[in-house]
Amino acid sequence: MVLKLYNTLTREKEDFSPIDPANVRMYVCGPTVYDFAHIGNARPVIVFDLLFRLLRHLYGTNAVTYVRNITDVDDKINARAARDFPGLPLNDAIRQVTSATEAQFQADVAALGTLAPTVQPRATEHIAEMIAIIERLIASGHAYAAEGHVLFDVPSMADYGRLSRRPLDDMIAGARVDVAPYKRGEMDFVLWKPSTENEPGWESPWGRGRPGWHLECSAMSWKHLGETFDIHGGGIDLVFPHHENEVAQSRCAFGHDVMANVWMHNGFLQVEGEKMSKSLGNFLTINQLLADWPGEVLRFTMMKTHYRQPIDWTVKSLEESWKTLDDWYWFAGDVPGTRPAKAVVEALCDDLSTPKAIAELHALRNAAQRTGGEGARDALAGSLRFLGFFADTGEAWAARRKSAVEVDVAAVEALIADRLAARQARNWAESDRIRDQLTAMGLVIKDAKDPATGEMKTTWEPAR
RNA sequence: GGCCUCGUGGCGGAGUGGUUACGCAGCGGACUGCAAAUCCGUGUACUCCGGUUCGAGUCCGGACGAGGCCUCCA
Repeated sequence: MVLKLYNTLTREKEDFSPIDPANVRMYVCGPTVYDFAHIGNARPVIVFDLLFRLLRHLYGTNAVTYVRNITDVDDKINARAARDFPGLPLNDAIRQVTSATEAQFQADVAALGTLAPTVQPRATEHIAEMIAIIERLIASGHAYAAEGHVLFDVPSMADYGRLSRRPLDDMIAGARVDVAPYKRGEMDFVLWKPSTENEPGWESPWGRGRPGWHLECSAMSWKHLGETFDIHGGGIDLVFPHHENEVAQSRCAFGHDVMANVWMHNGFLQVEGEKMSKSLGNFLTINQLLADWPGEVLRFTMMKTHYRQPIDWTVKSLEESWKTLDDWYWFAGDVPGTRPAKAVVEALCDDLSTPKAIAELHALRNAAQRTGGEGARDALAGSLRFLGFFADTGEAWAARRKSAVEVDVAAVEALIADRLAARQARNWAESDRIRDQLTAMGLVIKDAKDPATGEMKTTWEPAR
């Protein structure tokens, strides 16, 4: 089975061929830990989790190294620490912010059904590698020190701008940034900058300071994946400048034509047709959403749209997702399948076409219905587990809706018992009255005969 | 202003030049005391204007519309 991936570097879908099939290497830009992760942050997490699962399936569970970093040095973190912990020394305050935020992030993404990456390195634990890269860049003439800063000399790199397809001349012409006096070129960017007493800093050959904005990913990918590797992923907004500058740093430091062979970028997310922003009041954190929706519903909603397309995140879509998962759990939640259907894997091999994979799941569901065979049902369950679903039993899943509403369960059960008695007495007026009463409570009831005993049983759940 | 995506049925969302995507909703039927759930069946589309072609949702050009990046945002 051939895996095809769209490569931002070439703007084409290409056959994937790993440098070393025994160790497929992928790096994905992770969160900056200063605040709750929002649903937009969840998109690359889910997308590249799927790719991780697919690569493990194709090359072997232990043949894939997936690195997703934690950015724990950033001026936004410093600001948040000063705001939230004014009484603490800055370093302690920063530690409070980063450790609490990271713990929240890990809990959030675990609830989304993602596997833990192989390595989750922290920027602050790779300062030595960053300094080593800067020293290489200075030695090779691609960086220079000025006024306590070290800057990358953009014009020294002949094909700077290849990833984002931005010719240097155009960028300079359209530049809207203030040019700092210590910069030689307008587009030069910071590798190292000085820290004041009140800012976090590390000793370096250029004085006490902290790393620039793009250096950490070059350092961490180098440390954990080597000078070149297979796949680099992130949100499409990172193409420029973040990834472009990462490429520049890594390639010029190590002297390779490429940093990663394949660059993958997920599209953006809108909320109810509008850009998500705090000022519009439609800023959705993963954590908030998890209060109302199972993590698998969020995951499935994300998968309904191909990763490169923009996605419109709506309540309607979430409700539809929940309904679909209800059906699948009801239909196959407790069958033991663990292997994915070939058609589902093939769909993902087509540049991670999750919409096509979902269509295949529906096909399996329909085939199992029509033939009554256990094969398709097993394949449905196995495929869903492969894709990160069916972590619950069917019963536990069904209970989620009930726990989402506040009702007096004992009272509901009593009403249902009364209704059953009325029905057995063929007192339809009374049984309908009780049903209306339950409906008014926001509940729906379902009558079903136990196929074994023929006994009538009634179940309930919140109305959708 | 520069660069880059994208415009498919009521909604979501696939479609690599040539027979049905699929799902949800809707509608019809079965089942049910009536419902719900379930099962069976089913209609509706390719933004507009040109061009290439025997044939275009699919390729080319243009118009209009939407979104993104160029500001340490996934």
